[in-house]
Amino acid sequence: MINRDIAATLAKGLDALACFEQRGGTLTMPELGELSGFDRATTRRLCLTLEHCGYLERHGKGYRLAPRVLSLAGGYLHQIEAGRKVQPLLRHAAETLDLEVALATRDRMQAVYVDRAAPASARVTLGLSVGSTLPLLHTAVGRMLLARSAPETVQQALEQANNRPHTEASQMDPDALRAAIQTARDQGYCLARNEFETGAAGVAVPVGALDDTPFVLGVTASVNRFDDSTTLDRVLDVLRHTAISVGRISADA
Amino acid sequence: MINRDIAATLAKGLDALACFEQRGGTLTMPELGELSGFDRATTRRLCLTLEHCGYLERHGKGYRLAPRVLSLAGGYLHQIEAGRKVQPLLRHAAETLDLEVALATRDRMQAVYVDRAAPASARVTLGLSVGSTLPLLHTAVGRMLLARSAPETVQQALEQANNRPHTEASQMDPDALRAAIQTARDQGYCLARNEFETGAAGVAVPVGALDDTPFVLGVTASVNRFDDSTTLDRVLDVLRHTAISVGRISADA
DNA sequence: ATATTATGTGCGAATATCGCACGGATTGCA
DNA sequence: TGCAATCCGTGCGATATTCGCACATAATAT
Repeated sequence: MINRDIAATLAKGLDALACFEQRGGTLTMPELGELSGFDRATTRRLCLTLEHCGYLERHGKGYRLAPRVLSLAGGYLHQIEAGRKVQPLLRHAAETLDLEVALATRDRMQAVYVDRAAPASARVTLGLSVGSTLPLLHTAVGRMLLARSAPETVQQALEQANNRPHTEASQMDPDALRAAIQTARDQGYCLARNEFETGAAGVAVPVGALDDTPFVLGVTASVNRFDDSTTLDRVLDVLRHTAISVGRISADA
Repeated sequence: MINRDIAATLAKGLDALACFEQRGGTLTMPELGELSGFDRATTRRLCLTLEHCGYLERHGKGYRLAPRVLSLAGGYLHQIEAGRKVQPLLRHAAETLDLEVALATRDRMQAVYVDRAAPASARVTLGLSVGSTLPLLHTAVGRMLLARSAPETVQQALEQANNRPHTEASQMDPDALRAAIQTARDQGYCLARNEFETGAAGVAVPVGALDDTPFVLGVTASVNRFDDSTTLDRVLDVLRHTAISVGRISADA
């Protein structure tokens, strides 16, 4: 390792963990070795250590993520007071709008749900929960996050190797994407239709307090839900109102 | 390190992470050094590495958990299909019972919420969300989990150094606790009142599929809610029904 | 102004890690 | 059943990494 400030073994272990995150499910040691590129013996020691520390558990022949990672996430959620303060606000917004509402932030080159609430009437759920990740380029929350991120981040997002269309409607032109992000920044909200899931649309607004890391609030619905500008205005109104309240929480953290 | 199968540096780094989980919030390097017992230089390198890998982020002078841990938890939740399959079942149960319903499992010596749902009418929320941890000894879910765990685990739970009463009603006698756990095992459910939060009571039932790690389903309500045996029976009925459905999911994973 | 505490850096000694090579166990296939 | 192909555990020497001190600087409190 060139940099003496980075503990190589720790970094490797964390990379190994990340392999389980991407390919959710069980991985055998040979599979993990292949994915991570580590020697078989190294892979073995990393797995044993991660198991010892509770982050992995054996499942049949292989390993998979253990509940330990949930507790860790719980620590994060606790620190931003997700359970006690954010959740009620999201619930209220969800009931008021009769839409699924989520608080999201950015984890590297993905959007990640921090908390969410669905109205009681929710018929169809997208299956997104706390910790679910979404692409930055083709979702409303993702673009709104990029709109609040540093230019380098936007650049990186556009240049990513694994950028691929999710639907036929997914915008793939870098200039158009950059424009969409700029529009989101200018008008203070982002609307995306059909680009991630055909038939679905999302709206996102920024959350007040810019706690170094940007947060956004988003809703998801069937694609025609936001066609009417009166409806859109109402959604934006409630979202922005909620965003201010949410922002007030993380401000004094 | 005595054991050549455990990568010491990785273990240290994970221990450092765990420090942030317990003392949710921001930790400065000296504080972390104190907590973890590592040398200042070591602490520094671990922090830099964890930051480099995205698990920690700077906040003012110190470090705190980064959204990265959420994505990791997302991987776990995805693997048990929490979002798509479990959530709807919990929602339905919550609405039917008009109670907060949670799926929990055990992470070392704590119960941890895997998923939860609250009815639309929820007035008071306990502030527990995905990843929230609860004590094993003084909650219904905790005792039900212990009832399904190995005897050594129960023993460890009883012998823990940091066992302390959470309310005046918290049962602290090891024999009585052991009896309560045995009762839970025998009757297939667990009821606990006032032992964790004064004024609150919980009911828990085991989840069908014993996927090596035990899962339980629990509800929480104000303490008098389960006094009436008819009500309790109805709650148990719905919970057990839900438990079977949930068990069917993780069975084929 | 001075004491105290936090932070950054360099380096030699100590040692943990790497990766190979070997043997045994398990699995799949003919 | 026998054979082939993996998979898994272990030992060990060479190497690279980590440790922890010591020094220097910066920030903060007294």
